Amino acid sequence: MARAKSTRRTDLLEAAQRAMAEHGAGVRLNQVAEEAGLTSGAILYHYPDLQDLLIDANRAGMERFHDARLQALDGVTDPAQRLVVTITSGLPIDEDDEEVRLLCALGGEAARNTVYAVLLTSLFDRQVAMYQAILESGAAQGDFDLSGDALTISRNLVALEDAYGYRIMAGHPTLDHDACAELILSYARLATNHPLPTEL
Amino acid sequence: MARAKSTRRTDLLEAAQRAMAEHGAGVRLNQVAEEAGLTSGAILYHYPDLQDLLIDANRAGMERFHDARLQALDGVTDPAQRLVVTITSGLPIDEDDEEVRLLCALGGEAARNTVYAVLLTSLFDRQVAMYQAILESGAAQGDFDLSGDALTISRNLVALEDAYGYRIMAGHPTLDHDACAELILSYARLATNHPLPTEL
DNA sequence: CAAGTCGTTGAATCCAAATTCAACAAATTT
DNA sequence: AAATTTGTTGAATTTGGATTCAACGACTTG
Repeated sequence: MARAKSTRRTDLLEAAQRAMAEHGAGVRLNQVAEEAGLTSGAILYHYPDLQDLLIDANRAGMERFHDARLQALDGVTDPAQRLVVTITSGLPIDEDDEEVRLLCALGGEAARNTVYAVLLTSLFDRQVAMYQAILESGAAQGDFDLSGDALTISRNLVALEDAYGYRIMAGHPTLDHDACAELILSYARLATNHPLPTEL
Repeated sequence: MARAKSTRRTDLLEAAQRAMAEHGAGVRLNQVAEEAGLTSGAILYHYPDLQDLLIDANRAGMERFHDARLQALDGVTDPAQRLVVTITSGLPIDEDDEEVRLLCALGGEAARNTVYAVLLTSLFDRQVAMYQAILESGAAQGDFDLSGDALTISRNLVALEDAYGYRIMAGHPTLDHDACAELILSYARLATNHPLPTEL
């Protein structure tokens, strides 16, 4: 026996996340093992089927991503500020962002793998709900004058951040984090009829 | 010797496209061979390195996708109509769309593969240019009253269709082709200040 | 502390895919 | 129609990853 057991599962999930972020959905058992600093047999002992481990790892990764965004909102009460924070927290900082790299790999796989499709669809919908709450509270407070229903706008906002996430990860020469945030904000301003200042 | 040579290269590219659409970026040589109705040796005779074949196949697939969109515009002169046609032609009809499935696989891979990243970035930019031309001609004719610069709007339009392509391919329960087109149109209407009727 | 359980390794085996290539058949050239 | 080139197969070989498992060290429990 080697490790405190409470971290063992977490270790495996994180190793699998790193391995899949680096090698894609077709990641090998040995690559996961190497990330974990173990042999393939040890991985198999905990997860007889690699697919199960990868699914759990992706679930955990999506959870972490979503939680981090909620976290970023902590203490921010002004709806306009909340909207700006949410937009920037949804984009990768640069093309080395491991968390988003994992999501990209997942997105490519989802077109052929039902489980991944369900996971990603649910993440999408949760992010939509997050925006929707912000938009509706802003509208209720009279800060936002929405151009249409909040669901439509929220879906478009999530779609934009998804797509620009891919562009950033693909290293688009001009579309970096800030440029993409500005693009999404330009839509958000139109849709909310609010200037949405980037600086407080 | 077996086939007329003019179609041989095309056969291989199409087989590789189908194989990669079905099996993802980690597609096996044998899977390509099976799609082509050949043995792996025959594939290797033409493409000693499978990667080269896959790159060519993806280039060809992107070309075809882009050409089909230009084709769809053929004969449509009204800028508003051109915009509507372009928006709907950028979305997969349903989750079985092989062309978009290939693009999704590519997108997931692009975060880890420079060659694919370059290809996809270039496709993105070309699609942006396509929208930009439509928006600017519509603005010049006085049909559109653009909310901002055409480049910004065009990038957002392409980003939206990309992201909704993934959603449709992942089988989102409510976001089908028409729903997504309507979402994108809602942004396009805002951005152009034009009602953009779906029906002529 | 003896017995048992847990987690891990490393070697052995298995399996699937890649690679190589001699042989051959179909087309082309001379 | 003979010779050559082109495209393909199928068998043999190699490679690499998955799987299995006996053995073992490290904890835990009785």
